[in-house]
Amino acid sequence: MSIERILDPLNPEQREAVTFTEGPLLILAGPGSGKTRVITHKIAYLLLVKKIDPSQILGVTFTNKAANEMRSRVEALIGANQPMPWIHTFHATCARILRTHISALAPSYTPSFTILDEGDQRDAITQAMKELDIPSEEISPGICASVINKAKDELIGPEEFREKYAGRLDTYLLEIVDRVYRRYQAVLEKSNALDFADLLRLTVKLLHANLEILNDYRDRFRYILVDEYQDINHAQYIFTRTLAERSENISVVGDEDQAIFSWRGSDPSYILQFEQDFPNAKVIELRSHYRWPDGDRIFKAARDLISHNTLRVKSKDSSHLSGEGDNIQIYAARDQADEVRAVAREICRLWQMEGVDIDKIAVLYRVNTLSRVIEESFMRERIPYEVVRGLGFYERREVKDLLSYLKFIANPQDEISLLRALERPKRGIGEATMSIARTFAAAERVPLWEAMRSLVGQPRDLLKSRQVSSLKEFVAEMSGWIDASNSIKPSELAQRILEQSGYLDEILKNPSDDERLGNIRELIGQLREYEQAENATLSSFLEQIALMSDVDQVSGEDARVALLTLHASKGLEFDYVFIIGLEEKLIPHTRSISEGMVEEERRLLYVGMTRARKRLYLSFAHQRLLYGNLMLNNPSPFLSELPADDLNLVVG
DNA sequence: ACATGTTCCCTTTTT
DNA sequence: GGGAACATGT
Repeated sequence: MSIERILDPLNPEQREAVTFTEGPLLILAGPGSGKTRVITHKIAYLLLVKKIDPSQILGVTFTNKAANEMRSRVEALIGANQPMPWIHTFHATCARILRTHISALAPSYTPSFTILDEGDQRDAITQAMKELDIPSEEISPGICASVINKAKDELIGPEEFREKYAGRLDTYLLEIVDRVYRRYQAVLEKSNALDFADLLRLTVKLLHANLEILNDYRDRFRYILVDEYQDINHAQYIFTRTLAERSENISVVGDEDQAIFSWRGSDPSYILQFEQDFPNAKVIELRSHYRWPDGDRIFKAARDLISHNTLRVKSKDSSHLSGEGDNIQIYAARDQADEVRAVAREICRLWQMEGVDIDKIAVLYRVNTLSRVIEESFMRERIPYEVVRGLGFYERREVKDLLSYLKFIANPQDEISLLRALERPKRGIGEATMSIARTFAAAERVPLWEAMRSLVGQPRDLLKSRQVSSLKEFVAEMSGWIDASNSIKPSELAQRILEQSGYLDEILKNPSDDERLGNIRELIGQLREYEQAENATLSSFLEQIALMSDVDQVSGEDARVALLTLHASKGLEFDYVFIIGLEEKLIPHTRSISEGMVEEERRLLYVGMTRARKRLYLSFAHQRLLYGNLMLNNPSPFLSELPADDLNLVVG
């Protein structure tokens, strides 16, 4: 492993970015410019050439997929079995920090805290609202959740929410959310649980409240590298800036033109202000684009489109682009059936006549519903496809059910998981019983689980005998599993839970549930696999699951056309890309126009277009059946922002 | 407690 | 058009 191996494959700008190690660095990396290569080679350079200790390097990404890829590419450069730096997602990084220090922040938390996903959070907020007697017709748990998450992403805690949000919300909503936020946070605390946003918020709080810990981490992470910097939100920004403030050895990589998540709290202005945050920052623009070796016409056209945006670092120089390559195909369809037919026909042609590998083809769309028509048509035409979906394995009901048992066993304060486990299979414990248990828990100031144990331990006339016996059975069962968890493997525990609880029987009874059975088998298989690793514990498995989304799962064993949203396409590339539904109201989406996010919609199309290596097909339909009504739509205004010379228009 | 009918809404979704 | 979240009846 030599210096040559690290530096030779790099072009001059990349090399400059890799060897500039001392001081703040902003790397502007357009599509296909080799940004991952720069980060990974830089980490290898720090380790092998600068002899930096791995523990002093922190690499941060947004997705597990990106973190895994980065880790394996660094490993390939420095050799396997070498000590590795921390390379994690923001959330996993914070989870690791909190696992060691959370007690210093709040004594009510323990290192075995649970991480709530979106669904758990919803359940918890719904529970909090019920406790407060807030009618869900007036304000939905979903609204509350989004406001609370937004506040948390801005590092605004429940105690200051009201003050900080005054004027930003309707006063009625402000008052309601204020109460829900406080109550929800109380639910989290007593459940020893954190939601995604809390992982960041509380880590920042910890670092700011505790100078000693902060200084430890500042000394420790002397080199910080952040990927996709255009997508950070306020909490993530403060987190990285806080850690980097002393050493200033922070390298961030990003492309403001690909910021497409501001509706989720990401704020692209942080990448624009990097040079103000770090006045002696060096800026390197990666200008070579390796995605288009045979002609960059697609990229050039996409550049023309994005040049209509005003919120950018600077207008980028396109003079080095040749503009060669295939023209962009535009298909003006009469209706969606026509559009889909044209797409299917062309894919068949590429596949069968030109011998194109079918997994080099993707169909992109703005809204998920558009996948339906495509799927129907591909099924008819026998084109193998795969919908790259957001809704995933870990959100399936049966998977969440089984996990809730395991989560509760790992953290018996976790009320949310307890209540979920209690639900299924049905065991005759309903609303009536549980509301008594809850009242009792509140009165005795003990966790719900303790209250339940106590209620069946000695008779108290609070419950009818039938209620006591069902509750007793559940408590006995669960206690048995908690005991067993110390002596048997997690996978065996899961198996035992499924059998003893009757969950398995319930699923076996229902013949339409064999897909669920498969999912449960899959989960147990994952547990078994996980147990092979050293120091594998139930808690560490659960943490990994909590921070893992489905998209991270390996997909594509056989070759298929990929069907995915424009958002999901970020970071991927295909030889042939079809973008369908390029109509007014769809892109830019009506909702975005009203919220003044048209520039982000343009970036979204830019991201989609730049996924295509060889040929790009854009299409729109004059009429489309959407949500049950017929829409007559004009082509997307973005189409007229593309250079006419690079387009081939076909009218259907 | 649960099955069945009914209404409602509907972007995107890294963790 | 369709899924999911509610409401109602047994």
